[in-house]
Amino acid sequence: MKLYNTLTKQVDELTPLEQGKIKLFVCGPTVYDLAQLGNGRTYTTFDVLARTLRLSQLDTFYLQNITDIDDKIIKRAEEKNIDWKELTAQYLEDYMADMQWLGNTSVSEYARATDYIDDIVKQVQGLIDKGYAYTIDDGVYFEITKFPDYGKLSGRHDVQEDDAQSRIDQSDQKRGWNDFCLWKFSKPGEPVWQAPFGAGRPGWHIEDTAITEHFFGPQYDMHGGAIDLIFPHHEAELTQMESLSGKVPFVTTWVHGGFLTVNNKRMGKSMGNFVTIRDVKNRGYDAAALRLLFLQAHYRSPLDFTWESLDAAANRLSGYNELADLRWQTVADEQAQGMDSFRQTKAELLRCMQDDLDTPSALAVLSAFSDQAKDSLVSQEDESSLVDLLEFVDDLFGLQLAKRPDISNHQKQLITDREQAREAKDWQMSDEIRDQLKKQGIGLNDTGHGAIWFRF
RNA sequence: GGCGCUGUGGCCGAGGAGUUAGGCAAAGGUCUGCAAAACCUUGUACACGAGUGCGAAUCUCGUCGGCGCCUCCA
Repeated sequence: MKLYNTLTKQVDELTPLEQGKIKLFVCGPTVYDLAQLGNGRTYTTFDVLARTLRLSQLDTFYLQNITDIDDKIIKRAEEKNIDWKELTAQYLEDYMADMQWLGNTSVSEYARATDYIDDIVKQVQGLIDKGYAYTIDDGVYFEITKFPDYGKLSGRHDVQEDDAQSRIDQSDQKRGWNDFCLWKFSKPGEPVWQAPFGAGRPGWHIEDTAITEHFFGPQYDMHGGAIDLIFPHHEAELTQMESLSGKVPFVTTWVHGGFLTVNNKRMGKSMGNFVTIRDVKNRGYDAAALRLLFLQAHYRSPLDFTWESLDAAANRLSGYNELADLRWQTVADEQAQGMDSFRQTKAELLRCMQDDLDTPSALAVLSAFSDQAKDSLVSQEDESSLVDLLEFVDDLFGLQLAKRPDISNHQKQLITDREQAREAKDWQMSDEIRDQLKKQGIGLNDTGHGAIWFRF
């Protein structure tokens, strides 16, 4: 398995810390609004990564955090005049429903920040004890200059004097302009947790290292997120954890996904121009079509979303659906032209995915197979091989091809009736039945082996 | 300004020193009652300039675009 590693800036062969096992952590959402398509793309990428690792015989624990306390949440709850816990509970439920709908089902454990306050407090205290953190009026901060390796992930080593706009966690008392907040003391009325260094709430970066240390210890294999998190978020995580544990590297492989744009512009929650996963669902699109759209681009490339591009993906999905429908209409062995490439196709799909998650090539392999199968049909003998392949594709991509049910007996009878009408050269009857089936979402292809149906 | 990504045929998009990526769209053909599907054929692309190579879209340098991050953001 090869993956591009942001830390080394090259494609590295993956070497698990513990043989046969992968500890994967991905930054989850801040639950203060509905998940948008950018979230959908990122989480689909890592869902497919986890699936690939597992199909590569790597025992993968996929951990994702849920940020359920931060400034945006407090602000949004005030705006809506509801309790922040009520807000996060609702959006967490919505997020889970959206992920379920999209087929992002490979997460082993979701960890809510507020369930790990003890771990967070322990880390902050540890950083204070070791002299990396200091306390000022509004919170506890990490002192960047104490960690010489700061910048090794993002490549930002020097503080730019003319970088006047940059003010991370602004405060006059900070020792360094880019020192980041570990713990923020609460103002009256704000959510608060007790801590030896002062009552307050976690800063942005500390929840992730606290959660990963809780589950994985101070070092683990893989950390994912979208590219916008490289700086400052992931740089800060690395800084915290390596300072605290003294163990290097904190994470072996850093994986970052490219951005999704809408009409070539960044979609952001704060820009008010975002398309949510729910918008796509409500327009009646198949979740698999959206997944396919995400997978058609390489995960590190930018992907531009338009409704037209989603239509094109839906069209491509229907091609795979036709392949899936063949399992219900295999032909007698002597009729089929024979397909012996099931195992080879599976191997090729996995090989593409193990090459830095090359989903475009993998889909090309699947399309080529699908075209061949639709041309030659599948023999009764090969039915189990086809089902096996469909299930493999589902395991890999989550497209739910193998779950498509058979058509009804009545519909099958109509197809038989039409075949008889065609034999009798009753073209009017034949075409009427074809139109009738079309209204039921069933298309027909007349082949040398008889009519083959597919659902569109 | 700093850090990083990127520029591919009508469109979308991988790849990455010599050998067809793929998809969509288009034209012609085979098959067919019609349709659909599938298949065959056709298009010879890599921003620009210079350099290093026997050879560069692929490496180097430069130029010009586009984008992201540097500020909450997947």
